Amino acid sequence: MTVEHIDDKTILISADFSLKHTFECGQAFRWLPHEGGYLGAARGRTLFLIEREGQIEMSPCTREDYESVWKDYFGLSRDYGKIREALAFDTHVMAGMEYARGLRILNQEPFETLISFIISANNNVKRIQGIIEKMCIRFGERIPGWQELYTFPKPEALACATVPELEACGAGYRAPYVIGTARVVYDGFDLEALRCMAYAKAKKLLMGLPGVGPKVADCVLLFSLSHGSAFPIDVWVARIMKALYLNEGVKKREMENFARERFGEHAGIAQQWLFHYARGGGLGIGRRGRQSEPS
DNA sequence: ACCCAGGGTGACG
DNA sequence: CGTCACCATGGG
Repeated sequence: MTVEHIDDKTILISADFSLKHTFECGQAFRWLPHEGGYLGAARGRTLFLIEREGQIEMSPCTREDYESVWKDYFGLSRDYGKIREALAFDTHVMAGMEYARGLRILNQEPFETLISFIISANNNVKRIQGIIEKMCIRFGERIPGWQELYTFPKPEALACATVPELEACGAGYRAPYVIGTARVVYDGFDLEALRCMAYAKAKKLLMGLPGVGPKVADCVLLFSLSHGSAFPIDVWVARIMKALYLNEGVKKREMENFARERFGEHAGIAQQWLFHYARGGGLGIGRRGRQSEPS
């Protein structure tokens, strides 16, 4: 991987990094298409990324922004070649990897990820994005700059919010969960401490929060707390497990065990490759309902 | 009108 | 422990 310093506000990098797959695989909800690239905000800063001739241009981004924030946020020091080798024995995962080449697991902010995936329960991506955007405008802070972008609300802001206010953002019946979890975090629940904890213990602690079950906990651990062995099981992954690896009547508990034994410390990225590929139409696994099979 | 969406909760056995 | 109706909202 190479890093070039174009000027004091532009960085050009060459890496195994696909913006489309990274931002549209469902791990994050606040990086949106903009002028041929993607625009978003994290850790108190805005950033625009665009692919030019196989390289990624990032701006505004000083050398220090890159080294202290974005390099870590985009997981750019992680060696995906090594992960690929470790999972090469599985043809389905390899097919997903080929499809989603350049998909990188982000290191998002834990509180944002936690609230975002509480919102995601029994919901769809488009609506999740809208709800989160409204919450940021209402409870976040405007980030200085030309673009009108907001930070994700702090725990205090959501802890002090009311149910009607969050319902007005579209949160629906999840509003009390958001407030309840925000209060626990505001009262001192240390999300960052989960990073260094054993996976099982961290997951158990997360599941003690209102609105957080096994799937949401795994998403938070995988997308923001560096737990590469987390394996979120949603409706799609359950379909994949049943169709490709296990039998129809299998339960989630068995799926977890299977995934942990088969994919180990790389279960999370394997899950993303499979999930994203299946949603994109691969693996021969279609959506329910009527929109999948055009007659 | 019905089903689905990156599920979780509470009640009931 | 396991199962299951229900949950607010918008789009197909």
